[in-house]
Amino acid sequence: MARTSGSHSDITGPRLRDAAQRLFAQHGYAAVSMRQIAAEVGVQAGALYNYIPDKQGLLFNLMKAHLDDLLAAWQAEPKGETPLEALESFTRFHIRFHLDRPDAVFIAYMELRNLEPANFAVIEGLRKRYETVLEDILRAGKDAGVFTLPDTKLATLAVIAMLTGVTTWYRDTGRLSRDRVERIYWNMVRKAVGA
Amino acid sequence: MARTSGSHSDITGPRLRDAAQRLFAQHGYAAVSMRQIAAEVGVQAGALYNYIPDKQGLLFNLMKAHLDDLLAAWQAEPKGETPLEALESFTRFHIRFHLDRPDAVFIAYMELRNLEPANFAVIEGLRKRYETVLEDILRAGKDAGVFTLPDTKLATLAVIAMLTGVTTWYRDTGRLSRDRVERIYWNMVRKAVGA
DNA sequence: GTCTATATGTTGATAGAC
DNA sequence: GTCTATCAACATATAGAC
Repeated sequence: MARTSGSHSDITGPRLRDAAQRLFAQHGYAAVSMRQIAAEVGVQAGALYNYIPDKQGLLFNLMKAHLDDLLAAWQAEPKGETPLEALESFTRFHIRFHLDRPDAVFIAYMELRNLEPANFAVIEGLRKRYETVLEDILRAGKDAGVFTLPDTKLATLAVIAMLTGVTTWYRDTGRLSRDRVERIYWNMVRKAVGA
Repeated sequence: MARTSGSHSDITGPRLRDAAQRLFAQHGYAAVSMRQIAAEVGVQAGALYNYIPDKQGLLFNLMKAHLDDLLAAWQAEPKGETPLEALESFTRFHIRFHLDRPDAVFIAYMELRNLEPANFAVIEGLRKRYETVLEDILRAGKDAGVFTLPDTKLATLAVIAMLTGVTTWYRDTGRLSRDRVERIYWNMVRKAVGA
């Protein structure tokens, strides 16, 4: 117990981010006040500014952390050796990763318009890097003759939209397990790319 | 010219809805003030309340009008005779209708969380009715043995998510015409359902 | 039907005591 | 590091003159 009473910097910071992420996802960035976040954390509004520059910086940090996580997690993922294996790996990874972080995903897709231009450019760049991951897989498969794609770019966007849509309806208490959902979507993706 | 000077009820109402739709889509419901909408219309904020009960009622009316339009337009659409023809008709209709109304679509998907519970229930009911349109087509095709679907419900959600995603990237000035986009997506949908 | 004026509350952010 | 107190700006909505 060497810590000074009232010193919570090591715990208040993460709690602030957790609370903001939950509230932003539920009500939207613009609809949530700093006072609401502070109340959730259990401090006064003024105290939040010891951890963040301002509300915009808080939103940006949440979104950037999420996309950094996403790209790092894909780097650490076993990708298989053929384009077909890589596509199955990506499909399952995308569903699993997104279902594990519903709030962060929601914010990353819904609050783009509330980012200041400079912040938006950073986030958009990271999002495109992730998009390129799938595009490269699809192009490799098309070039190898194992995928039949009318348009590689559109197929990339179509597959990501289809997979991300899972987060809008999936519930842990629902009819299907995550593994079952992964397998059903993989079945549809595989057919959609003509493999 | 029998109209009294200052009487604009027949034009201010639609202009109000147009302005609100544009601003809500661009900045989000919570981030847009009644003053901003009034300024766009060219009246004072107080005058808006001659046309709407309150801000929430304005949002609800916009979303309900959009979904009523959507369901009515599908009713008026030629649907073909076989499940395969119906699915192609739905695919093309969905893309066309959504690309024609980017702002209304954006609001319908993004502002659900800003609806009061009673309003949300109405909108959600209409949305599900539209979902059922596709689900019925897919089930008919599966029963007829022309579609191969691992799960009809998930296929419904997957196809709608994939098609609606078009609105996030399509630009009239882009590489592909609308008809070309419709055909490329129809190609992917057809393969995804195993037809 | 629109205006001005206003009631009433909330917002993001800061200053300074402890 | 957190608190209280505070600021200036902004919010939604209404009342009453014209």
